[in-house]
Order: sequence, then structure tokens, then C-alpha cells
Amino acid sequence: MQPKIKDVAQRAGVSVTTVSRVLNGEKYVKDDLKSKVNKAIEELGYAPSQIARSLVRKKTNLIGVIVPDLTSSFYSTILSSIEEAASSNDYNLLVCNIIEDIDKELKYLTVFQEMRVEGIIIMHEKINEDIRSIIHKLNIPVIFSSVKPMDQEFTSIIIDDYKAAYEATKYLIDLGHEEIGFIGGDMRDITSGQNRYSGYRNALSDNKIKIVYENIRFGDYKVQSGYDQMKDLLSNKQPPTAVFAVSDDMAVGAMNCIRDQNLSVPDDISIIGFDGSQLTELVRPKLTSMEQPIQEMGKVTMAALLKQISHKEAPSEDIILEHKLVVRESCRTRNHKK
Amino acid sequence: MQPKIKDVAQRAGVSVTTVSRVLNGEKYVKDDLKSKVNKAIEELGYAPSQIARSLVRKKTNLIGVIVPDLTSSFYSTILSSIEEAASSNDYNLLVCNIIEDIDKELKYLTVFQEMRVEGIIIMHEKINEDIRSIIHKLNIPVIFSSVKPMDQEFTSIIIDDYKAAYEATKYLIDLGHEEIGFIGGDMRDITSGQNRYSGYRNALSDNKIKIVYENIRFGDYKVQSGYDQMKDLLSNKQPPTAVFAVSDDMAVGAMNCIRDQNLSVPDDISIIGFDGSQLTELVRPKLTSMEQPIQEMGKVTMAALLKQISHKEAPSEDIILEHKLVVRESCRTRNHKK
DNA sequence: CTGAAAGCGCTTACAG
DNA sequence: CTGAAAGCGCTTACAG
Repeated sequence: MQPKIKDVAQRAGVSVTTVSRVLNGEKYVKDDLKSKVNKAIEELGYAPSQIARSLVRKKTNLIGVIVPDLTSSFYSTILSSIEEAASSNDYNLLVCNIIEDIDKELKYLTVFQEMRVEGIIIMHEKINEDIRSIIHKLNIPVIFSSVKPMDQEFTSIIIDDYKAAYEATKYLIDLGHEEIGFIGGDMRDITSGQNRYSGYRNALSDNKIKIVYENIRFGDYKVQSGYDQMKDLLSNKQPPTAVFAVSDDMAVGAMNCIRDQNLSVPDDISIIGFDGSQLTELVRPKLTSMEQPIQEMGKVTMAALLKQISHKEAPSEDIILEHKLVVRESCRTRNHKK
Repeated sequence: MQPKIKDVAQRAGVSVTTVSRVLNGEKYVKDDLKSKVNKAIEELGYAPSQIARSLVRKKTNLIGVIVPDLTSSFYSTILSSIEEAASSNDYNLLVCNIIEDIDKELKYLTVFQEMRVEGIIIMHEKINEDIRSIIHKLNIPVIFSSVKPMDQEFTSIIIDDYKAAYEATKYLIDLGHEEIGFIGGDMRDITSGQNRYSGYRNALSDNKIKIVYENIRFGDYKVQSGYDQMKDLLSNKQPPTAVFAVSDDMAVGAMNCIRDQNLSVPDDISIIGFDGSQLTELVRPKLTSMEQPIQEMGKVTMAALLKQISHKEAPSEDIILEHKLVVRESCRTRNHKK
């Protein structure tokens, strides 16, 4: 059993009030008492119970985070920067890894409520009615990070997915490509599904390129689906000469598929990804990607959440961060041939 | 402000004791009262405070986890399976991402104590005296996952790193290689540093192969260091024909370095990694690796911890899991030449 | 500057 | 079957 404040008080020969005061760094404690107390704390290895403290202070310093998939390098990088920001603001993270498991998410949202977390960060946008309504009832600040669900009532920290996708596609067009394949995300996702798809389509039509539905496929953002969808695209009578995949993971899957068919990236097919995950630098050729400011996204997310928590502010406007095209080795002009 | 049990009691016209009883599923509550209470709970959106509950039950259902690097696919995969096991046992995870920051670790250990976590999982072995002594004083069950620090007093969930490294090296020897390079880890780490190094050396000497120190380098387990160390190895007068890197990340770095020098894996140089991370399947050629049972490791870690928590058992014996050589495409017999 | 007492939101004997 | 009261380990007015 851990020692309690009473034990410290007895050992130091003072009241618990006094112990509490030195614990909380209040002035108005005589030096000799203070040192007696500190000595007792040291000897006992005492650490005040945050549980008891939270109860009286009505402040838990806890933040709940819901991650769609911890093993994804995109999410784990955001989480890492969230953790850093939390830690330096004396907040602790309660993390929940839902793996497309809505029930688990519902359960965790309740757990968060029971734990009286001060804020919640959610990193996916497959929000159904149950979840939406529970979030509303919760009455706890919520920030969506990297996604924006339909619901307008919460703050999202995102990039302009439409514009980013538009520019990624435009980049391929500028390289001379006309048959440009697309490996999209889940169309139920507003930001990473619909918006990126629209960006792709509009870039094509704005440049008088016909949209060929055969060149359009949808995956689930993961490597394997990029591989599978690429395989599909390669089986077209006229396969695309460039492909835009809306996640780096899918782009890498597509690259692997191309290589496994003895074709070359970028000589035969150019590939551009999206996100700016660590993978971009790991694969060969290095992956050109439309990057999100992942680190910054975590930081800004925490900052916005802390602001809502401490100022008891209403949900603020969305914050749109800058995306950036990072050119590496996976794209080439169309006319280039070995 | 969240509603409290008193609010529910008033609304239902019963005592808080009765509300508490239906909350905790006790029998001996008349059905009509029970339904009144449930109705009030529903209407108020009430969820009992885990904080208050923890205080009286002296049970927080919290587990603290210290991860060396969240962005590493090895650790995030373990964490993911730990989270799953925790969640299904109604435990919540408080996660701390220390990035080689000993001060942060010390701070978090104290936070864990203050939060009265019921158990702690630590996934790195750079334990200094301060940390060691604090862990001892904590008097909270601790499990080391995937590592074994010198200190024998805590349970570790590990593989037999020596044997695994021995076998990885033996595999290269059996392929006919004699100049076998080694990219090791931090020699202050017992398991992943020293033991893997010994395995490598002994496999060589047991097979009458001279140990060439020029072929031995040490990195920090990350991709970049694999790249850098490989570059070093390639500058030897007689570069190795095969390299064993003690992490998949370093192995991938080494592969990239080799390719960037216009050499081929495995035609010019064979590479074998260690860990069994997701990267093995992502890179081309796919990486042959001596794999740890990462998923299982997480599961077994939680199981062992829960056992110590509930049975108040003393730290148990280490648990040694099975490693497994998974042959993919990055190694080839020595005599093979294009 | 110091301490006794009330209270945070629950659970759990205890009494009825 | 139900409720009043004590207590979990703290903090915070309040009084001195």
C-alpha cells in the first residue's frame, strides 16, 4: 500500500493541512516545518494520490485519444507529437486503439466520460449516429485531428484535402501524363475520401483531361489495398502512366505491385502518394508525396484542445494547416522512356 | 458539470445507496426501483465517476506503459496488442513516449505512482540507477516487454536473443557466406545489444570463421544508422557478402545503402534483419528476418502483468517466447553471381 | 503561519 | 430489499 498524506503528517509531526501546503508549494509555511515535511515525504517515498486530488480539484489532467490504428506510421507519428505536447503541459494520455471497431469506440467514449478526461482527440471520421450523439452528450471538448466528419460542431485540425489532391494531380499533369490513375480512400470519409477524390477529378477536368472511370479505384489506405487496386489498374487495356494514391501506404503498395509485375517506377509508371509518412524515405525509389505537416498537426491539435479546456471556449473554427508537395524519385515526365 | 450520483438519486426518488447498487448490478433491488433508477441515469446521461470509485475501491484499472519510440513499427505493434489485451480486461492505458529522455521517464514513473496505476510495462532497457531505484520503491508490479535489463528482480517477456542471433548468422553461413558483416545495437543493452552480438560471434567461431572486426558495426536500431553503418562496411577493402542487422529497420537502411551504391540485394550482398516488423513485407526485395512474435509478446506481457496484479504474485520467471526465421527474398547463396 | 473540519463522488458495512 | 453514515485521500475555506 502506498503511504498517504496522513502518514507523512504523523511522521513530520504536523497536520495534513500543512503537508498539503508544502506539497502544493504554498508560501506561509515556516522553513523548519517545511523541511520536516519534505524529509518525511522522502523517507516514506510518498507521492500524493492524483485520484484523490482529482476528486477535490475536479481536474484530472487526462486526455483521451482515439486512434484508428496504432501500427500505422501516420497515426503513430501524430500520436507521438500529441504525447509530447501533452506531457509538456502536464497532461496524460489515455489511449484507445479502435480497429474499425465501433463498439469499442462507443465503450471507450464512455470510459473517457467515467474517467472524467478533460478533452478528447479523435483521429478518424467514420462517425455514426450513435457516436455522434454520445459525443454531444459528453459535454467534453473534442478535437478531430487530421479528419473532419460531417458534423460541423467540433473543431478539426486538417489540411485542405481538396486542394492538396488537386495539386498532386496537377503535378502529374504537368509532367505530361494524361492517363492518370487514382487510388482513393473510403468515400464515406469526407476529408480523405471525398475531398481528395474531388481534387483529383477537378484537376483533370480543369485541364481538359477526360475522366476514365476504369482508372479509378478505391482502397482502405493500407499497403495491401494499394497493391490490390494497382493490380486491377494494370489489368486495364490501357493502364495509366501515372497514379495518385491518397495515402503513402497505398502508394507503396502500388509501387510494389508494379515492381512485382516487372515494371518500373518511375520509368513505366509514376506514383505519387499522400501524407508524408516515414515510408516515403524508406522505399526505393523514394516516394514523391503530397505531405501533411504531421508533427505540427499533433502539436496544433493539443494546443487547440488545451485552449478549449482552459478557456472553456466553445469549439473554435477549424484550423487548416499547409500541405506541401515533396518531390522525390517516384515520378517522371511522361515522354521519358528507357 | 457532469451529473453525480446524488442527482440520479433525487430524480429517481431513492437513496444514493440504491443507485450505487443498481450501478454495480447488485441483486436485492426491487425491479420498480431499479427501472426508476435506470430511467434517471438515462435521462441525465449519467456515468459514474471512475475517480471517486477508484478512491474508495483502491483500484484504478490503469496501466502505465513506457514506450521508447511510438513511431517505431516494432513498438507500436507491441503497444497495439497490449492495448487490445488491456481493453478486453477492462484496463486502460496511460502511455508515455520517452524519446531517450531519461528525465521524462523519471517524471512519468512518478506520474504513474501518483495516478496509482496498478501495473507498469516498460519496453526499453537503458535503465540507470535512478530509474532502477525508483522502480524498486514504487512497489507496483513491473514487466519488461521485449527487453531484459540487468536487474533480475522483474519479469521480462523476451525471446532468446542469443540463440536467435546465432541462428540468423548460421543461416548466412549455411548459404555459404564467410565474410559476414554485423550491424549491432547498443552494447549497453543486454538483450538486443550484447546477446545478439554474442550470438553472431559464436556462430562464426563455432563454424571456424574468423571474426573480422572491420565487419562489425553498431547502430541505434533505426533506419538511418543501418544506412550509415552499411556505408562504412562497403568502404572496407573486402566488404562482406552478407550482413546481419539486429533490427529490421537497420536492415532496411542497409539495403537502401547497398542499392544507392548500385549494388544489388541479394545478388551482391545478402541481408538478414531481426524483429519481424511490417517493413519486412513492404520493401523490395522482401526482407528475410529473424522474427520475434510481436503480437504474442504484447498479449503475454499483459497476461503476466494482470496475473501479478490480481494474484499479488511476486515477479515470476521470465517468459521466453519462440523466435522464428522467416525467409523472404533478401538472402542468397554465396556462390551465386549474376 | 497552522490546524480542525467540511467536502469532492462514490462504495460498503451496518441497521432495520 | 432499502437507507443513513462512515470513509477513501486529498484540498480548501475558515478560524485562530
